[in-house]
Amino acid sequence: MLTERQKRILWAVIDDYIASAEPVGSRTVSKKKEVGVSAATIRNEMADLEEMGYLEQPYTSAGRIPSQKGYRFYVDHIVTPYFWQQGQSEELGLQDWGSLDSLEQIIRQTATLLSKQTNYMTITLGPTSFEERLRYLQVVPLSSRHAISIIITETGRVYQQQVEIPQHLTELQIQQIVQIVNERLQGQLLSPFLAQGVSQQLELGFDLDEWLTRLFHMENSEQVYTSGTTRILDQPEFQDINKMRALLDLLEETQTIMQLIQPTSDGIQVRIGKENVVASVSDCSIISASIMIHGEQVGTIGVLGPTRMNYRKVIGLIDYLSRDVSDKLHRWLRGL
Amino acid sequence: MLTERQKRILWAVIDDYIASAEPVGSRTVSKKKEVGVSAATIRNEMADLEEMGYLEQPYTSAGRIPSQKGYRFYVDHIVTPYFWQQGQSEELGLQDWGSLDSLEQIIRQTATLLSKQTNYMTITLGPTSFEERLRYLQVVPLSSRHAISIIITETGRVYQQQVEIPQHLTELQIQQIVQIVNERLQGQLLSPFLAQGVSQQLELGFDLDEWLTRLFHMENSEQVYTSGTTRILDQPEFQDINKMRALLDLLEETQTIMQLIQPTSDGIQVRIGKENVVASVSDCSIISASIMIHGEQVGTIGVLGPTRMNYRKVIGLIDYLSRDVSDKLHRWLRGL
DNA sequence: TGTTAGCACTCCCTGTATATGAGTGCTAAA
DNA sequence: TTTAGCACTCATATACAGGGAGTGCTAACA
Repeated sequence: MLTERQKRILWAVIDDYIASAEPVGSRTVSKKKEVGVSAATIRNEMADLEEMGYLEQPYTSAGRIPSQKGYRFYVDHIVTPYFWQQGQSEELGLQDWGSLDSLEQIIRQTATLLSKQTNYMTITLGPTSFEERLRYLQVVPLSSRHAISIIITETGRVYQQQVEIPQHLTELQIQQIVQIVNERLQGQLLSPFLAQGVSQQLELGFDLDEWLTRLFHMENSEQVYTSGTTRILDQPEFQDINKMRALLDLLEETQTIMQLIQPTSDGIQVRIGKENVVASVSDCSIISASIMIHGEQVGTIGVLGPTRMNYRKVIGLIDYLSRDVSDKLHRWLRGL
Repeated sequence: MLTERQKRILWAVIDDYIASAEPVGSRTVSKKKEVGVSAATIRNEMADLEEMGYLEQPYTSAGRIPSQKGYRFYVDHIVTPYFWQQGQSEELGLQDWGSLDSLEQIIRQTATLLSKQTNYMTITLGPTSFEERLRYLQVVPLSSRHAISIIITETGRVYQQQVEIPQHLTELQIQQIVQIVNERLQGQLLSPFLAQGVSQQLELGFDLDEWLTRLFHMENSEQVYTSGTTRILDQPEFQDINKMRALLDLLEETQTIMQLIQPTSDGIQVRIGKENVVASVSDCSIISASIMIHGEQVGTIGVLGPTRMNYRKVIGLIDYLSRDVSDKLHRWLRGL
């Protein structure tokens, strides 16, 4: 376990490194009044901290930089997230929600705000269709073999998809199916099992379950949206064109991105460096939180930046914004 | 006017510079057998070409690089675009269209192919809603004041938008409007004037024209899609992080992008360097062409790369692909 | 008159040597 | 246990020389 003084030194090193992006020397730390011992003492302590794995030295006789373990300790035991007051929305530049007209827009607006405030990259996941509830289904034939199926959910999102029409199915029968679905399944979760049983009720003589499942299974329903991509170029660690490139490549892989920012538990998730399994972000940190409505997760909002990230600010902001957005979405839904 | 020999020298310089990205010297040019004179002669000619503005010298005693005027002359009078045979689709790695299920996907697939083939960035514009024809309108109320309007076009695209419901309008009346629109306006162009006259037919006692116009005016209907963003990092001119950054920033400005690649005339458009008004692409070239169906423009496909671009290859490819895609879309629409 | 060989000159690039400075680890004294 | 002092390390900056690619000019040649 670390002594109180070691904690304070670790704290000072990390705070300084977050601000300067340069190795921190003993003299710099000794100048801060929270520590109050001489540079030589700090050198000894820093050597200990390095031995324990909380600090690293880029080369002999350079200052120290925090290791992944150091950041982890800092996040878990040292940092107190900045706390935003309820009334500070305007100060942050939050839009008047009245003018926004969909769940998606509200989430994106928040993402833009976040990236502007932090100068890191913001990633948001729109709602999964599985996590939403059916309001209205429509199937519009394009030809005798193809149709477009459209689903509107209770949150006002529209999913759309092209489907083939099974051989023996007439246009009239399709209308019947749509009618039955709209009458009986409204308000149900869009799970893969939603359509089970509808087929039998029609007594068509052939099985439609598989087709109906496809009607409701919207691919690409997970909308990944990123914002502030170029802002991250301000960070000195991304001056390296190859790192930059790896990151941009990553952005095109929707699946990976989703996996990266998806929180595995409630609350705020901080993943530091190699804790993110993907190699191209092994020196990045990702902080994310879920957006909840009625206890259900409707979206995720996350920030990606260098491990040398302003955790205090970002954790505080994400905490505040995720709750704020949940709140406002809730009110917006009731006001519809 | 340039002499035949000057043309050949300009040609050689540009071809070499396109391949090497480095200033081309007189010795290098004299080695090519198409020219066949000594280095000294070429030095004289190159000095003339520079005086006329076709070549530039980055610094005294360096080789020459083409100027914008040089590229323009090259494109207009020298280069013969590579001609792809009809049967070379497979060679290019063109997908079997059967598995693609929307106009959008077909265009995007082509964009990906283009950027893979050229190592430049590809930008496509999806169809404007104004240029499409109505197949089906639906309005789904979300509450007493809000609804979602959905338009499906003849090309199978779905546009969707949230609208407010005017005060005195009942749900029944909305259904009537939708019915009238679907009966009378099918196959019409989605122009802003589409809905004119519908209002009177209903004899509601108040004017709905403005609202109806909004129903059909889909914002963000111009889908901008980019592909191969990171590929452009292979080009030496984008090693500079600031240029890179300017380009990425540009990508987020949909309006500007549209303006940049929108062709002003039929056929293939080549815009070199400062001919693109936007500063961040003042050392890029953009080659674009429209995708036509039934004589109407349904999309645009363009390539953005350094002015030092392989014009021969790109012009040839865009020419081939834009016609090929138009063709295949046409067949695909008939087969629906 | 047009073409070419020869030559001095320019300017970039690279590698080497040197100086500077921030920071360390160790030792010994307080 | 803390601190001052000192020798040592290593990255970075600066200066400088040599090499090389390429030019412009001149004079000779066909």
